[in-house]
Amino acid sequence: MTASRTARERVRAELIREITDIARRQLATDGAGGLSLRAVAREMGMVSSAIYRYFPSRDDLLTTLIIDGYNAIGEAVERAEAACPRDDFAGRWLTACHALRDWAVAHPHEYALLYGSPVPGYHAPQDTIAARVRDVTVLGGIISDAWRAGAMRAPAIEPPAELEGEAAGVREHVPGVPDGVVWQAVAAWTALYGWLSFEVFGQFNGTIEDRRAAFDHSMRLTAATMGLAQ
Amino acid sequence: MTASRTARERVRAELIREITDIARRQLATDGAGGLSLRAVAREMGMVSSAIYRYFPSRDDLLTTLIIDGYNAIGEAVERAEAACPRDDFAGRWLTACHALRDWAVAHPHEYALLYGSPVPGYHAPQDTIAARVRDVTVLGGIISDAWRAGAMRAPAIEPPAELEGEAAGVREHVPGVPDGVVWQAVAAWTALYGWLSFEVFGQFNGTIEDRRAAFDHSMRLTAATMGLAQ
DNA sequence: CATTCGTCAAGAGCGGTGCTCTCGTTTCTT
DNA sequence: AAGAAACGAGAGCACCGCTCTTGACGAATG
Repeated sequence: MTASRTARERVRAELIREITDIARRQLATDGAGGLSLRAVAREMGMVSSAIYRYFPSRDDLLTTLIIDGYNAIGEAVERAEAACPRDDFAGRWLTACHALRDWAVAHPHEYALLYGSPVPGYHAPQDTIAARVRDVTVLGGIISDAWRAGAMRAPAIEPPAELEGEAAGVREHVPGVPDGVVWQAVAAWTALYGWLSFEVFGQFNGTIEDRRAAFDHSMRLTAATMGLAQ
Repeated sequence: MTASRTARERVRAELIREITDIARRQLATDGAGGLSLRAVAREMGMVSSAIYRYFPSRDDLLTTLIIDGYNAIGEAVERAEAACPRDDFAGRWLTACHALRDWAVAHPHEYALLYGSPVPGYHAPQDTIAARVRDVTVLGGIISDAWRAGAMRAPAIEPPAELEGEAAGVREHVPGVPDGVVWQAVAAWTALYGWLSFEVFGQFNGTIEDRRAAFDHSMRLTAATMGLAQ
């Protein structure tokens, strides 16, 4: 409350920021497995135990990096999509896809931390879920808008009875559409991230070279499947 | 060549097999990050340095586990698909998809090792590529067969000029089809693995519960997109 | 002003890891 | 039988996450 307390808090916040910055740099170069608290401390001129004043464990440091990553990816796609004409649904979809891919290709290790194999003993705390849905909210919003504008084709097949009610958890991100469209959106979502994971994790190495063009075409195929109008 | 030499070689082969078995069990329970050469040695009653007589490094042990994994997944999908009527293309597609998913759900850590974030010492040797394409050969074969039987719809959009020749690396797995169909197959392939990765890596936790049914519907959507006939 | 009290960096240490090297012993080859 | 190759054991190196204790500093309180 007082100025002195705020001063101490400020230097603490600054140190936390510095730790996460260095950690993020190490993550970018060495990957999540290579992130070492001792190396971070060394780079800061501190002793390793001092880090534990600011992060109770390595997993907690990873958690803040994960949240930051989700926010970065969410902000990238939000910003890119917001610049599109609202009624160009295919354009909004493609722009969002490319924003996502650009970020993923530029930050492969961070992408792997977010969407790759979960780290061994790591359980995502609740704090992450708010940040992790920003991209799917954007993607779902495009499909929702397109459907409600009548600028989208009805899905080729309807979901079976056993999926009754299963769409509830997803619908909040793609509101105002029938179940079939929700599942269509899920399919598009998984196709998008399936490509990104394949590309970032190197599954295309040696087989597909112009990955940006191939990705663009693949996402156009997905848009065409949904009948997204321009 | 002689019997005595074969005897020594045989015990060596047996030890290698035992090491990989224990390692695979540890991989299944603790994940790739938790796989420890020392723990394997401990469980075998050996000292850790003795392991290095059989595997020059931890990465080499992981590599054989990766190859085994690709072969296991390839064999599972090959066997399941081979049991389908040859002219039921949608059935073959769905069967292959479910075989893949069943294996992935049953072996999440192994799946993560194959299709998740690459491990730190991550350069996959050439030995893996022969095993890693068995599943895509099956999937590509279905699409190729369907196309040549006239039991498949032409893709909604054609690939752009810049993708000319880019399909070459993929076409060997889906022979005898035009470029547009190759890219359609790639899209289906990425959609399939995108779903599996999302499910295995826990992205559906809390939102989609009946994942088998949802997966089934999603793969039926993909089949419908390709117009696979039954 | 002096004294408590909380925060902090530092250091030592524990148990774990991958990996290397050496040293006898065993086993195969010649 | 002699030499060569393979082998298991052990010690050791450098690293890791994490814990605990110690001493210094600064802010709030008497």
